[in-house]
Amino acid sequence: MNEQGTVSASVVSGGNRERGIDRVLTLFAYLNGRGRPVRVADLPKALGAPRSTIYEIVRVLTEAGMLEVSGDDNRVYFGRAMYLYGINYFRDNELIRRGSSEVEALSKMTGETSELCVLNRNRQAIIHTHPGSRPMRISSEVGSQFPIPWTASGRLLLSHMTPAEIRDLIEPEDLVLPDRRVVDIEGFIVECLAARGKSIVITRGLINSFSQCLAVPILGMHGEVQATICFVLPIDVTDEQRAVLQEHLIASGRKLSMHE
Amino acid sequence: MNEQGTVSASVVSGGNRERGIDRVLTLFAYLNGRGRPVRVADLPKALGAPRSTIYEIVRVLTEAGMLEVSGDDNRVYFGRAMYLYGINYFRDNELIRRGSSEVEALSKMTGETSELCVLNRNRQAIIHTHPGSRPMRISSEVGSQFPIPWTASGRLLLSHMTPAEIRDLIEPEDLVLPDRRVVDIEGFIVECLAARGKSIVITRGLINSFSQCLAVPILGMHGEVQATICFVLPIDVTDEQRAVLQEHLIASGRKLSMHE
DNA sequence: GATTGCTGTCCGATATACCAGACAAAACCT
DNA sequence: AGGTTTTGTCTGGTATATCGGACAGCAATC
Repeated sequence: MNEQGTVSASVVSGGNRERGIDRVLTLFAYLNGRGRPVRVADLPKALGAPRSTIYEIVRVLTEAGMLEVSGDDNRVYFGRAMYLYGINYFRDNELIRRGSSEVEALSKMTGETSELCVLNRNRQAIIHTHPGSRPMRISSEVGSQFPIPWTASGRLLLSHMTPAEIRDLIEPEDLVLPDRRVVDIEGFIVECLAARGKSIVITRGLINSFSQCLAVPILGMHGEVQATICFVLPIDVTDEQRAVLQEHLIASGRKLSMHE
Repeated sequence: MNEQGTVSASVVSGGNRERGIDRVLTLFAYLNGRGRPVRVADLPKALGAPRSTIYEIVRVLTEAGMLEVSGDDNRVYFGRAMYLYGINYFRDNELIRRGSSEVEALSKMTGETSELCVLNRNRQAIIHTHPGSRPMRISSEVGSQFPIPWTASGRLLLSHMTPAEIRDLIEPEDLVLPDRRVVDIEGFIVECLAARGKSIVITRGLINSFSQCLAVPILGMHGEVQATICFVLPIDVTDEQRAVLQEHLIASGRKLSMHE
């Protein structure tokens, strides 16, 4: 899935055709990965697609409201229809809806930042979050996505996989933490396997040096990890404080799980 | 903008082919309109598309996470990817973001239900809402969409259009109110034209007999109505109460507008 | 002001995605 | 049970959507 489409494309010449729908999905994934509006003229290179195709696709998707093009510098991004459609998912998905209100309740009760997370291919996505009341916030925005090795939730979300599957899923760049330290893949795999069946997983100092993450699984009908809830805490909370928070968190996880 | 181009399309023959991307967009619109998961097997009839095409499209979209298929009875609905993509829109769209927090502020300040609305083809969509503190709530859910003639916001959102455009946009069934009364299209057009340039529009007893709607426009750079904010109030608030609410609402509208 | 590069639009050829229809399996009837 | 309908999968042929490339309009550079 990486962008390999360099010069050598001339060799095969003919067989480069692709369905419109596939181009569309690639485009969506690319925009989501970039996280900011992209100039239409840059898309053909970025996606390895012909210019005429891209312009046509963008035109159709814009008319449908799935994308929006900013008037002045012709940058595309997700449109209102995508938002409205996505809201349906949120409203109708029992797990997400219950998890979100649980996250809010947790944060209001404890004053700490909590998040509801799911696996999205090779990223951990934040479905919902509620900021804590601490003066210094350590929170992420809804919709942001992290490399899995950065978080405690990530270890839980991969806990049902085999080492081979994990190795296949994790890209080399995912192992690089924000401060440039590199996570050892073998150690990471061991941590994921160890997370299986655990009621809570804690990571300290991964995303930054001054926070820690407490995550619990939300289990589906067959015991699989559907999602996680986590607290993002300062690294220096006392053991007593953490013990209380753990208890709340584990209770919430149980409450949302279909399976003990 | 309708697909009228094929003049000679002989009555029966093969001219029924359509692009995958168009099928996909139709499918999305249909699911959104239905508002609940739909059985895959029903889609071909509902969309007028060949079965093999639908099954293929659903497969691809499901793999990409744009749709989800419930395991037991094979119903499709919007998937997590749609939600995550849509969140990007929410996060990055300045108007929506500012409007949403304004709506929350308005509701917290006044205790009334307020909503942020935009035009979505021939529907008025609720982008964000915050319930009031009244014992009896009259609120809609985020993402729900109404026929334009039902609301005060709708009159503002169409106020820049010509009578012909309005006539073209409004479907006959949009004119039927929830209680079966029918809105007169000519009168509605007059109301839309009258809304042009107005700082506030009020409708009473349209969606139901016990509520009224106060809406103000959010104007873009060229004076066009980009969105509206509105209060949903009981029909029997006093004139003094309404005067105060109007003032707040108009102030919020001005604050979010690019243009006086 | 000539040159170069970039952007967006348009058009014809052809590779292929869509469609019709056959088939199997399950569900639903008498 | 036996027949009928519904559901999901698969395959080959053909209408057509995609792609390459040409073109015109701008902008930037020399």
